[in-house]
Amino acid sequence: MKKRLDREFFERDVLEVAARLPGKFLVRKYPDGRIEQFMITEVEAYRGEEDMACHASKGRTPRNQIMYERGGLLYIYLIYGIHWMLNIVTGKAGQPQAVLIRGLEGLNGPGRLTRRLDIDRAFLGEDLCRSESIWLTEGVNSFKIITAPRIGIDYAGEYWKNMPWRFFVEKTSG
DNA sequence: GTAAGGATTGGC
DNA sequence: CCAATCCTTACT
Repeated sequence: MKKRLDREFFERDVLEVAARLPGKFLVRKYPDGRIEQFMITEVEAYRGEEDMACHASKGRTPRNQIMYERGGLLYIYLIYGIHWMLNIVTGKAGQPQAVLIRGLEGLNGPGRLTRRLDIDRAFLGEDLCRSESIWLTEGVNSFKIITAPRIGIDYAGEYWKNMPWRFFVEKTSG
């Protein structure tokens, strides 16, 4: 198995982390010992209190406090009362940043992938650098990374809505 | 205590 | 296009 991504990787600025995530592998080990891994195909960066699309834009709350912790921890939240969102905290402690995992190979949609991987609130605060249930590893570098504006954040205003902070691997014909 | 809104999805 | 569905937050 490939080398697990370490603290140093996640403690960089969210834009650096997000740009490097497509092509990496997300590994999930279930309670029965079964292991699955998927290549990350699409992510979005949410960067600090100034980013009006970021959950930290209104300051620290009980919900987003994990975003202020050090990089490598998981930020999990429920959206529309239905879907669990899988986010990776990035940067040094005190910088509220996170990367939303929007797509895995063969699994499109942030809500659908968490359901498929059986990820919910129980993973809030899980440490990707130490967990025995979920972690990331080095991946493949053969993909071109495309950037585009983030999805579903009309409320954030034109400026933040247009930031090209979505990163995904170029579609392949096969 | 009440009310509004949402980093989505799936169905029409 | 539009509703489902319920937690978080911002009020009173």
